[in-house]
Amino acid sequence: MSDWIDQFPGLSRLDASLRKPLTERSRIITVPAGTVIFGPGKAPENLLLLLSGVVRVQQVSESGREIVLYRVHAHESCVLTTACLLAYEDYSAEGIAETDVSAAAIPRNVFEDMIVRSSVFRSFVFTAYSKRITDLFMVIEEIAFQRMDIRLAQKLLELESDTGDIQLTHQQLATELGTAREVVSRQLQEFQRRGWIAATRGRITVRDHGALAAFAAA
Amino acid sequence: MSDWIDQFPGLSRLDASLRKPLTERSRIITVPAGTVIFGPGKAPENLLLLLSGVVRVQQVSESGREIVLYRVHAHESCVLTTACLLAYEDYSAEGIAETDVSAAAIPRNVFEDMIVRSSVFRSFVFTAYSKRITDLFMVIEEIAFQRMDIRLAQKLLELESDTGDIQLTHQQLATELGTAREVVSRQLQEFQRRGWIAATRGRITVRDHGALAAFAAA
DNA sequence: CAGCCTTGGTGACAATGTCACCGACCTCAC
DNA sequence: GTGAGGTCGGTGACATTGTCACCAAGGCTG
Repeated sequence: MSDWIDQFPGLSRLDASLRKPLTERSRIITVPAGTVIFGPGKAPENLLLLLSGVVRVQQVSESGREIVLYRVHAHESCVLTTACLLAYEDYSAEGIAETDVSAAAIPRNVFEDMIVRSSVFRSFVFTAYSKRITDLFMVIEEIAFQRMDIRLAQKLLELESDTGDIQLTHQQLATELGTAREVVSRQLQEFQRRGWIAATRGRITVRDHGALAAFAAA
Repeated sequence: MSDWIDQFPGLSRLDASLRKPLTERSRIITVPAGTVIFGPGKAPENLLLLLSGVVRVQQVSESGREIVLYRVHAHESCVLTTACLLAYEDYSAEGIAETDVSAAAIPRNVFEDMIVRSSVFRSFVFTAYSKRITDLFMVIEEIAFQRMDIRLAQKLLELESDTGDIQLTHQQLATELGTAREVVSRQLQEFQRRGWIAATRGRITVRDHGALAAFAAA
């Protein structure tokens, strides 16, 4: 597993002379699905580069409501967490392994070293920042300005499998959107009434992708 | 004006040998109040370090509603903008000079050079990132989970001058909070009914700071 | 003064969030 | 099997927030 570097598009042009030190000074870690990778009071020591699996980053309110901020997929990095632990301890976002996850863990001093020595690595890091921050801007845009029925339709289209199935509870969908379960239930009933979806306990099936897409684009 | 460096707490420990190149390769710019410093289709060439004035960063929706994301004050930097222009062109945030602004403009190549050569500068940049990202997390937390009356009370306390005055229209307050003018008007009437504030055209005066603060903390 | 823009007030209504409660379904131990 | 207990989703009532249309008062300029 010494050549995980080539799995990251942004790192493929990394100088040959820097590859060995990077892999040797990093560790490959694996964590099972459900693990809280970082969260309030639990800052990560390392920059994580995901080799496989998915990490969900979400925020939890005092009252218990939750909202998904973004996901880190295989061949992406958890850059924001490194930034955030620098200055502020009391931030309420947490990262959870949605699946079994394996990742390359780069210690802080190695991270610093790579930043200094490689423009390719710098570009990789700043591009990753850029993507995450843009994601956050989009989340703000959506929760502040977009109607909930539109957002739900978009989310269903985003989450449906090849067969049109979505295996999530209403509560999980509510967390995706930062709203309450009842709101999701009511909207899903309306979609069902229009024949766009079918719902059973813990599963939703998209029946009319086109109509849903047209609605989501409005 | 060659020693603006010491105005930035995070840069005061910068190596003496790096100060001269930094100031010589940067420019001091000034822009009048109201200038759009960056926005959709207008990416900044430089990293800006604010010497004086305030820059407001906000997002505008298709429908015309707006929300203030954060402000950059004197002796802070506009780091997020540098990050964002790297990867995504189509981001909808914009930065506006709220007052006359003067800033040190650091060209991209000088920025890179400083990142490589100075751990103090690296730390300055990453700490600035951290603060901004935390700000964004807080914005998300508030618009997703906090009641509007609480948020308005907090905003009034944040904006009031020594005398308790706030010179903003209801529409401007609505933009601060990402809501509609009517909502602000109604809440302000309620605060007024309770004797916490007095309002005239374009001006609000806090009459009972304690009560407002108690309400905002709930 | 008349025209015109800005500011804010209002009522009606729609959309969303909250609360309390209920029944259907699932799993597991017995 | 059967019952207990938890999860999941449905429902009605209500509060809060957003939207729309419209109006009135204040202020500015010709």
